[in-house]
Amino acid sequence: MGTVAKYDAKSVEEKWYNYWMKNNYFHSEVDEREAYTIVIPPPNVTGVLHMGHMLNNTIQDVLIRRARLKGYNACWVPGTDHASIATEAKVVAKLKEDGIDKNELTRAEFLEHAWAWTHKHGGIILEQLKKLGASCDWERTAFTMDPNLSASVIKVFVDLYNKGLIYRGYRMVNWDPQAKTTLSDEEVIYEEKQGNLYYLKYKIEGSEDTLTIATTRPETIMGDTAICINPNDERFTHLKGKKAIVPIANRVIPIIEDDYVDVEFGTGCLKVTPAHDPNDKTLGDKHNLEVIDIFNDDATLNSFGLHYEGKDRFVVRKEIVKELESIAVLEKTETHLNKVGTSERTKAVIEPKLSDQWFLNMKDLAKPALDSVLNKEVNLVPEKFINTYRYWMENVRDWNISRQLWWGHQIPAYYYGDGKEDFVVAESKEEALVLAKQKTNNDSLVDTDLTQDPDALDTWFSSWLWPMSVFNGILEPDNKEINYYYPTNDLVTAPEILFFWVARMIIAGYEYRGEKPFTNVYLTGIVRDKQRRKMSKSLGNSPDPLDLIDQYGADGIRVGMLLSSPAGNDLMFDEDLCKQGSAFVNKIWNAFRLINGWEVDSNIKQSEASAIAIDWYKSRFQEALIELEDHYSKYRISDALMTTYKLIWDDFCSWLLEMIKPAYGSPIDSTTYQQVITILEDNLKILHPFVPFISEEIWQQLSDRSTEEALIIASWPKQETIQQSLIEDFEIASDVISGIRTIRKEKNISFKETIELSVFNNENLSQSFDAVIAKLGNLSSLDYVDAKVEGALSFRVKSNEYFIPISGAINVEEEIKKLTEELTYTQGFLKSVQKKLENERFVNNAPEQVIVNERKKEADAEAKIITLKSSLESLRN
RNA sequence: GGGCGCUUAGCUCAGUUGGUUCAGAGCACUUGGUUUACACCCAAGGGGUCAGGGGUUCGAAUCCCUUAGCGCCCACCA
Repeated sequence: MGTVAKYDAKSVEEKWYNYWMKNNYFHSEVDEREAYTIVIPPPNVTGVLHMGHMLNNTIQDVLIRRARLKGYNACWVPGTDHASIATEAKVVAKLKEDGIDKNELTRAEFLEHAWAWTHKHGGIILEQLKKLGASCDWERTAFTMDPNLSASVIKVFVDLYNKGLIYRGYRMVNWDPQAKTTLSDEEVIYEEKQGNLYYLKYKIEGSEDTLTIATTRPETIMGDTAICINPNDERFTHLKGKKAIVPIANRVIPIIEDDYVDVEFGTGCLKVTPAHDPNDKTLGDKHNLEVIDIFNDDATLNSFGLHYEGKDRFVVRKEIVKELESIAVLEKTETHLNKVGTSERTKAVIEPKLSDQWFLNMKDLAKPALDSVLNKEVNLVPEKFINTYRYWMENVRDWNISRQLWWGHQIPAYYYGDGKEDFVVAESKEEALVLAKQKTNNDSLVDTDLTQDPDALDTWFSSWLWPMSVFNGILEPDNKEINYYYPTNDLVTAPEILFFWVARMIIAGYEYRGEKPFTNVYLTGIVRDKQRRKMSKSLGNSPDPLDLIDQYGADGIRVGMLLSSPAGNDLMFDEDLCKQGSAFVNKIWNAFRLINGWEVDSNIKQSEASAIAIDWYKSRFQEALIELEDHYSKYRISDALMTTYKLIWDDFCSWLLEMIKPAYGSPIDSTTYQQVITILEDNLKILHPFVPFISEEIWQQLSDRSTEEALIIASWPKQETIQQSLIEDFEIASDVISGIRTIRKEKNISFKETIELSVFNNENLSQSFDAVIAKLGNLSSLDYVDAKVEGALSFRVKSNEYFIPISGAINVEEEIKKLTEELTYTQGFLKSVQKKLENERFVNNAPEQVIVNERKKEADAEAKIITLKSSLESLRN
């Protein structure tokens, strides 16, 4: 009781977060309860919190807090990802700023810098999550390069190698010439770009004739090792078996035939450059062509580029076109729209490049992972992603897992010679040595004879183990934690990484535990701005989440983010949503202030109206619980929030509290007070997942609450069957509410300052609602009459009949008009229902329940028509 | 080029296996309110041929076909 200060989100949020931490409420240990587990999608270790994280982690926190309240042993494992290419790029850039060139460092020196960078910036993002209220089990914070997790990665690599699934291959890969590393297909983004199609004339050996090919990449002619024509193309029959001469290089190359060539495109002649085009590579392999790689690692030309050596490919393109033109090789140039692949990280145009890389054969591994989604062992939410998932898994390609980077898990392959097969794969150098000795039959090998493969593994090769490795389930597959927490329950992530990560986790789960890693995958949308642009740093349209928290409070942002974010749909973020969120928080706070300020008097008897109002709310609350259960079970978090929002704002604040509120300065009876406190407690429980801070604050301030020491670990309200007495009271209260609405409407239409309500109490029943009706209808007076009133609107509560006088001709006209409209509508409705019921086919085909409903509707409409007619009658008099 | 999905009030979205005259919610908007928790408030109200066209059905926002616009995924056409 007493005055309560204005709500100060900042201090409240800090206070309760510390309290929760101090009491270890976020921490989970194996016990006899059922586990509910979420592993966080690990953000980049040096990343900073952005709006996408906010959405994602708010959803996870809502799920985990609700699970905690529902009595599960809730465990949310946080952590970060080493993000090899992204982090290495940052470190390289930083070193460059300091005047250090990565190439001048040894691997060990570079890694030292990288670790320093990681320690400096690492985990900032996790601290930021705390501001949001994330109830992660921080004692379990993991990092993909922690010793155990790294060892897990290596163990899995060796295992897959021994199973024959990992192999080394000289293959065409996506090469990022800026980062000087390969990229997986998923890391390449294709963009349509306007380019040119150049028509070049090649001389035919031993003749003055030429043939013309079309190419988008004239700079690669130095790498040409054949010209290809379609064998069925009669235009070129004369070329069969001949040879052509590459311009500038003046190299003689064969003219080969393959029906791969599209006779419609370009000239029907194709230049074949196996080193720089995947299709050409295939052709080259088929026809045993020479491979001439004309690029250096940074995509400048090498010595095969002759006088262009050392120049970037795009510079060369411009220059060579001029040269070709000057020697009359360039026949013509056409504009041409083609797709150019760029690196997701560095934005550099990727080059197809042949090199030795490590691959994981995915075909068999993918099968159980595909099935699990198709037969709903793993649910994708929303389901629309199943189709894309299926397509991807059915057409899965081998995974290039090696990266030419230092930051990451170094591939555990050890070379003892220069031959292609002169290597062994082992978890340690010692083991490698043993294996190498066996393989070579050479006991004199020493560890300095072994060189470890310099490449690091693709980042996803560690994160695909995440749900297992955070519980050390790879190194110790039988430990009690992995057996208890795995499979986890929900995964909340972005659809962009469905294949990068989600699919691969499912694959790894089945391979290493024979079981799915999680049951439900909730896919969030992309956070966009009002103009539907993706929020990004470069556009500058992304607000700083911490500023937002500062301004609206974490609770406010959480509500704002969830107000409109159905699963799988993009979220159009607008700060107004946060305003709405903090307005809601303010509303909750003020409801508490009202209740908290009441003086309680145990000598007052509870009024019938209060008792009924309380019962009414209890029923509403039970209805809401059922609705919530349904929404949550379908992962409709926004809907669950909206149900809660309306229940609290409308039903609790606008109706219940207004109905039971004592007159100013008067005390409240203790029965009602206690009941309201109980109701408030239940309200706080369902509010808590969305607004953890203010709900805990109010919970802790309630001096007369139940014994649970903290809201965060309280128990979710029980779902009960609604008692008959409650139903009756619910109906009475509903009549009161609709009566009050009628009064308000009438007042509003007629702009009447005062209304004198007449009550015809024909059975002398309780007048206990009258005060409530008068108060909420804002009435000046209320008369008790002993006869029905003519020329008035009416409504009933139990047997009490209330009459709202209509004054003034205009209003009567309006009322008549309205009632007439309603009458017409109802009559039309009745007619349509009757028509339906007269229709034999309807009666025969429709399910019985539908027909029963229709009959009830018919009766209701008939009754309503009678009432309306009599009201009209009385108005006209 | 192939595949998937979307189009419902000014905005963001609900609408379950067709079945209340079904057209909803929140916000925004309009009007009226100095009621002693809250103007981050209270009350009332106006907004939509469910993208266009056709079909199936007793009945269609919901199922089928088609047109237009948008989005996503996959793919090597030089």
